[in-house]
Amino acid sequence: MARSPSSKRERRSIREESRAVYRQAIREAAMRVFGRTGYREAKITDIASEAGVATGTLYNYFSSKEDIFNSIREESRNILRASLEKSECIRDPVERMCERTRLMLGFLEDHGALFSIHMQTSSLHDMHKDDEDAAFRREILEMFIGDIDQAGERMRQDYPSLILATAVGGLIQSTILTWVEAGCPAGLRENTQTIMDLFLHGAAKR
Amino acid sequence: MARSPSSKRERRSIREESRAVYRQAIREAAMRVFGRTGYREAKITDIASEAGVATGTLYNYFSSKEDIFNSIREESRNILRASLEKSECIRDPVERMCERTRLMLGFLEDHGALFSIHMQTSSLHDMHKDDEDAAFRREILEMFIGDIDQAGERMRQDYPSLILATAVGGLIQSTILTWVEAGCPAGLRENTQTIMDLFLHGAAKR
Amino acid sequence: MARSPSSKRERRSIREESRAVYRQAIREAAMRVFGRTGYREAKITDIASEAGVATGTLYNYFSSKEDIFNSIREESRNILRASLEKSECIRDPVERMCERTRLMLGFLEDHGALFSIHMQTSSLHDMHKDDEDAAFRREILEMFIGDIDQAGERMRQDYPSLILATAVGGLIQSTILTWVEAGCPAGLRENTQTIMDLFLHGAAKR
Amino acid sequence: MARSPSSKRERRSIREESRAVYRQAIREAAMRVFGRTGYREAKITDIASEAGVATGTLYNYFSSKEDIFNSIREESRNILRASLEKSECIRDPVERMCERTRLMLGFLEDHGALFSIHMQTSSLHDMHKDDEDAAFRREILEMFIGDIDQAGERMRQDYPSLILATAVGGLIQSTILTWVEAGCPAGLRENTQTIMDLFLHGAAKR
DNA sequence: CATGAATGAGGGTTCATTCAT
DNA sequence: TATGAATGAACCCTCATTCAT
Repeated sequence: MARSPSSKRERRSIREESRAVYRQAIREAAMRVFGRTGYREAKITDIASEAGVATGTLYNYFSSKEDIFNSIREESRNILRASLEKSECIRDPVERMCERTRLMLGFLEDHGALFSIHMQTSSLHDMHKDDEDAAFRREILEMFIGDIDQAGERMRQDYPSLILATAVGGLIQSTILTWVEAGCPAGLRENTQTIMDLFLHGAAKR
Repeated sequence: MARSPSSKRERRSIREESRAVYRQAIREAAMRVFGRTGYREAKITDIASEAGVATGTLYNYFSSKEDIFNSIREESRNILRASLEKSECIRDPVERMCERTRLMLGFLEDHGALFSIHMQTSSLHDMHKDDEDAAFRREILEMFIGDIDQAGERMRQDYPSLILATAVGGLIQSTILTWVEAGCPAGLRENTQTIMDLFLHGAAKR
Repeated sequence: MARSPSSKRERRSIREESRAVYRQAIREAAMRVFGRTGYREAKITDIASEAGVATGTLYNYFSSKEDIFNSIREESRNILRASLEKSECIRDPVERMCERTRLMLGFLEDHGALFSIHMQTSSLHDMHKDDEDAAFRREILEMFIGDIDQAGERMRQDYPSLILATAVGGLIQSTILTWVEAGCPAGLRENTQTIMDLFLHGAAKR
Repeated sequence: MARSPSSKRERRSIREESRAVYRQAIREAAMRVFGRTGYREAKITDIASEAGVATGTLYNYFSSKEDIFNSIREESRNILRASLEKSECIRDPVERMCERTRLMLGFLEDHGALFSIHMQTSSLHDMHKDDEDAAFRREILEMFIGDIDQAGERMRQDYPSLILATAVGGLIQSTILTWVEAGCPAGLRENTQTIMDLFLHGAAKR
C-alpha cells in the first residue's frame, strides 16, 4: 500500500501548526478583551467566549491569565523588533531615525490594539514588575541614542543624546495618544515627517 | 442651658468641616495606597488602615472605592488647575508656556503620587469612562494652543497650533516618565528650560 | 459618670471570646462534614452552611480549608494529650497503661467524630505530609514504651518494648475499629479490661 | 483465503484476552499512581501516561476513575483470597491461623501498593460506600473466628471468639502499620511468629 | 479502537459592601 | 457616627469525561 511519504512528519507539523493557530487565536481574542476592559477587569470567560472556546481550553495553551497577557506583549515586542530591524541598513542616521519612527507608527496602525495592551503595564506601580517591557522601551531608546550619536555634528551638543532621544520618544508618544483619542483613524504613519521636523527644528519660527 | 444664638449654624459648620477633614484624610491615605499598588490591587481595608479608620467609616464619606478614586482625581485636577491659574497674568505667551510647564512639573514633584493615580486611568480602556480626566487633558491642551496662537509670528505657521501644543505636551510627558523611571528624584522642574528649548529650537545644530 | 470599672478590658475579652467561640463552632461544623464525606469531598460551602455562616466568614477565622482541618486535628491532639496527663500520677506502670487505654477509649467515646478525622490522614500517602499527627502517634507509643520499661520484670524480656507497645496499640486500634463499624455504641471504654487482659496474658488457655 | 474453522471463536477470544491485558496494565498503572498520591489527588492523565495510553483509552476499559479504583480493590481481594485458600488444607487450627497471618503479610510484602489502596477507603466515611471491602474484612475475620472455634480448649473460653479474632487482627494491623512507617523494608512476613506468640501468650512474664 | 484536545461544571478563595452593635 | 465582622457574588483555575479524527 502506498503511503504518503512523510505522513508522520506531516502529522506532527499539522498538530504543531494547529497549536500555533489556537494560541494565536486566543491571543487575538484576549487582545480584544484586554483592549476593551483592561487586564484586571477582563474575565477569563470573556476571553474564552471571544475566542469561541471553553474556558478550560485556554489552559491547554496558556498556563494562566497572566501568561496570556505576557505572551501578547512578548509577541508584539517581537513583531516590532523584527520590523525595526528593517531600518538598520539605512546609512544616514537621521534618515534611520525617521524610518524607525515611521515603522513604529506603522506597527501601531497595523496592530492598533497592541498599544493599549502595552500601556496597561505602564501604570506606574507595575513598572517594576514588568522588566521585559521596560527593557524593551530602553532598547528602543538606545536605538535612538545610537542614531543621535552617529549624527554627530548635525545634532546639538549641549544636551546629552539621552535627552534628545527622550524628546523624540515624547513626540512619538503624544502623536500616538492623539491618534488613539481620535479613534485610531487611518494615516498615523503620515505624521512621521512632522515629528522629525519638529524634533529637529523646533516650533519657533526661524 | 443657654445656647449661643447661632449654635445650630455653627454646629453644622463644624460638622461639615469635620467631614471635610475626614474626606481629605481618607483621600490622602487612598492616594498612598493607590500609588503603591494601583487601583485594582488596592484593597479597601488597606486604605482604611492607612487612614487609621475602620472600613465601614470609609462608606460614611465615600459611596464606593471608585468614588474615592474619582474624588482624588478631581481634587488633584482642581489643585493643578488652581496652580496653573497663577500663570495667567504673564503677558508674554512663550514665557507663559514656560511657566505653565514649570508649574506642571512642580505640581508633580510636590504631589508625586497623584501622577500615578492619573496614569492608572490613562489606560485606554478607561478613557471613555473617565470623561472628566480626558476633558481636563483637553483643557490643558487648549491652554497651550491659546499660548501658541498668541505667540503668533514667533511660531511656525506651517503646522496648526494643535500640533505644536501636542508636541510640547509630548516633551513634558516623556520628561515626566523618565523622571518616574529614575525614582522621582528631586529637581524635576529644572527640566523646564530644556523642554522649552527643545520645543522651540529643536535638536538639530543650527 | 460612673463607668463599669474594666469596660475596655472586658470588651477585648468579649471579642476574644467571641473569636474563640466562632473558631470552635466552625471546627465542630467542619468536623461533622469531614466526618461525613472526608476531607477532599467536603466542600467549603458545606462547612459554612453546617456552621450557619457565609463562606467568607470561614476565612476570617481560618486561612484555608486545610487550616481548618489541621486545626481540628491539633485541637483533638491537645485534648487527648491533656487527658492522658491525668494518668501520669499513677505509680504502677501496668495500671498506668490500663488507665491510659481507658482514657483513649473514653476520649473517642466522647469525641467520636475526631477519630475519623485522624484516620483520614492515615492514608499512607499523607503520612509524610502529616508530621504532627505522626509525631503524636509516636508520642503515645513512647508513653507505652516507657510504661513497659518501668514494668521491668513483669514483662517478657524476649521482645523489645517497642514491639510490645505496638501490640497494645494494635489491640486498641482494632477495638476502636470494631466499635466504629458497630456504629459507635455507648460503652467503648468498657473494653479496657479485655484489651489489657489479652495484651498481658494472651488468648491461649493456660 | 482459508480460515481455521473456529476462527470466529478464537478471534473473539483473542480480543477478550487483549482486553484483559489492557485492563490489567491500566490497573497496575493506576495502582502505582494511587499508591503514590492517593485516590483524590491522582489525575486520570497521570494514570494514562503511567500506563502509556491516551486518556480516552482508559474509558474504553473502565467506565470511570472510580471504576478503576474499585476494580483494583476487587482484584486484590481476589488475589489475597486465592492465596489464603492455600492454608485451608492445614489441619491444626492454630497452625492455620499462623499460616494465614504469614500469607497476609507475604501478600502485602509482595503487593505493597495494594495495601495503601485499601487503606484509602478505610477512612470511615467511605465504609458505607464500600460494602465489598467491608465484607471482605468480615470474611477474613470469620476465617479467624472459625480457626479459634476449632482450636476449642486450647483457647480461652472467657471471651467470645470474635473478640479473640479481632485481637489477632489488631496485632497484624499494627505490625503492618509499623512496617509501612518504616518504609516497607523486606522481611515483613518474619513477624508472623511474634504476632502469634503475643497473641497466644501475651506480654506478661509467666 | 486509540487518540488527546475540548469541554464546562464545580471548587477554593477574595474582597467590596453592609449592618448590628 | 465609628466599628469591623459577616456577607456572598464573582473570579481563576482544575480535571473527569467526551468525542471528532
